Amino acid sequence: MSNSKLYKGSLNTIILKLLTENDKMYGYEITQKVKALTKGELHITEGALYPALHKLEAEGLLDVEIQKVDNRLRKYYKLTDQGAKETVNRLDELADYIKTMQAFVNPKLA
Amino acid sequence: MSNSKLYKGSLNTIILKLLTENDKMYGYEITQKVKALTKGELHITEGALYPALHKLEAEGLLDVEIQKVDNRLRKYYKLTDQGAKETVNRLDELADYIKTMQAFVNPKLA
DNA sequence: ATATAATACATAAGTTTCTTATGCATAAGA
DNA sequence: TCTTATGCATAAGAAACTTATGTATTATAT
Repeated sequence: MSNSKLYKGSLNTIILKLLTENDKMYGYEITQKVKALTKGELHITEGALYPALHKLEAEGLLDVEIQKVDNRLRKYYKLTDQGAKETVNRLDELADYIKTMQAFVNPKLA
Repeated sequence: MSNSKLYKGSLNTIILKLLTENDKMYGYEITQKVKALTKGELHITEGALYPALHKLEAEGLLDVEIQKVDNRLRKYYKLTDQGAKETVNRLDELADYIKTMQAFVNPKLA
């Protein structure tokens, strides 16, 4: 999803976080949003995104709703109740990770 | 290397960073140091660590020196010149990642 | 004395998560 | 009319782990 290996593991959290802010989004929209929000730093590939969305749905964290716009399919995803709860946990974990690594790299500021 | 998937990809950078501060370290010492520095948050498994060290050595970023202490083997690793240079890059990448994710999770503070 | 934990290395099988390479289809722009 | 953008999908392979072993010495606890 990017040139750096560091993003490995954070895709699910990124998706969930976006869906707390946007109610419903479709796959392509997510890729564009992430690119915009990170100023091009983070590029989500389709090969990573779509399987991730399917998995989150299978886990009961997302619901799907198919719409046809301009004769093109869109699969809108939104958080389930469980998904909303789980997102809180994932964001906490991410915050912890960032804090830990921040302190590790820059101990003086801790 | 931890309960969170987020650490995936950061092990090499962690090793390199430690070796900029300690001149030479052996595997077991690294696991203990990381545990201490992160207050138990990050636990490096041996199954991840030793192959990582071997790979960094194969890439020419680390040099090895074997010593026998108390009748036990220790393989001391230290940064090569190339390793020292590469560490700077890896730490920059890590800093970028942290910055990007920080901004993503907490846009208000950006 | 003796079992367990700590120290110290190593590898192999399996899992997760991604990249890269495809494939299909419609719409817009050069 | 060719390429790019939009929109979905999957399959093969790579990378980075976890989990489970294995060997060996030393220290600690019972």
